[in-house]
Amino acid sequence: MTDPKPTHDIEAVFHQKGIPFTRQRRQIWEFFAGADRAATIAETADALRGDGVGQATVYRTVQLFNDLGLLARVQDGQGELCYIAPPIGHSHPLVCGVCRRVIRFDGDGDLTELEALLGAETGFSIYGHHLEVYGICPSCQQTRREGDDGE
Amino acid sequence: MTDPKPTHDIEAVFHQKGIPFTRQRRQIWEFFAGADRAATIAETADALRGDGVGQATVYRTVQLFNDLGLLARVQDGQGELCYIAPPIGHSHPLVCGVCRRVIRFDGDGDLTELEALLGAETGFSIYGHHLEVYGICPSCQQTRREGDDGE
DNA sequence: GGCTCAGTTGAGAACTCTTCTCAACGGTGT
DNA sequence: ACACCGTTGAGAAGAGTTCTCAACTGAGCC
Repeated sequence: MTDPKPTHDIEAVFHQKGIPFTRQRRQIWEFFAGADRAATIAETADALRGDGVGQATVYRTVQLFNDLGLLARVQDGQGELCYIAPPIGHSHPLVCGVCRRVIRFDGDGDLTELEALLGAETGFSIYGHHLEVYGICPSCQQTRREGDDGE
Repeated sequence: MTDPKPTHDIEAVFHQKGIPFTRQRRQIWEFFAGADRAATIAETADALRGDGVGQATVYRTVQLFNDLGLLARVQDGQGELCYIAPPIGHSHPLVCGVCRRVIRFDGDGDLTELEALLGAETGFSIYGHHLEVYGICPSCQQTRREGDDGE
């Protein structure tokens, strides 16, 4: 449960790699870093259209961020692909199936053991894993209960 | 590390639900059940085109199987969406990032504990999770080593 | 300040993937 | 044999994503 990298850190990452950190890239980054829930590419493009950020740029930039490990892909409750700005280091998302709010947790302790076991049993050379946990966040549980009362 | 349901079991599932198990559905099921690696929808449609199975039918049927819990979605090494026929019960895929061979394992013991902990810490009502492990299978490791020798 | 150059951007075209439509088919019960 | 109802295939339609290209931007250099 850590915060995403602040913008100046990202800027340093770009600088270090010699990649320009343009106005559009900053806006897209700030959109993700400021959100507490996962967003689709379409939502991102919609949100930034007014700021003069083109759709193609959103696609290109999200892919760039993803390649650089600055965004992580998750699936929401409907199986739609969304993106979230991950924190420094390695963590896994706990996604609300209703509002897509995301909380990150560190669950790697258990998984390194599992990976070692799997590698030994199967002969696979393990290089990574992907874990997402789905639930309903407290606020959506509340809303749902209120909805039940009314019906 | 279990086998997918044999075809006659699937047929029983369909019968029980009153859904026809047509020739096309059988062919699509046999394609997945007979494969030891994850396949994309496009690959499935290509493989069955000669057998007179239309593209729309492949899409409809894969979605149907998925809804019935007979297929599971996984991402391959390139992040492409593939499907595999899962075994009876709950398991997770170990996917080869090169050839997409899939081995299934049961890793839920650890995760129920993690889920309970997460639920208590965050107030989320947890309803599921998704775990995939990625590696290189022994045969692809071998191929890769041979390739290295030559270059 | 003005120039050059390489990389980025926006708009729209192009392409790909997925879903929809509809007439024909198939199998089940009568 | 017949009617009924869900499924199917072909192609159209729609949605999502990538490509193309001219214009723009900013960094380095004069």
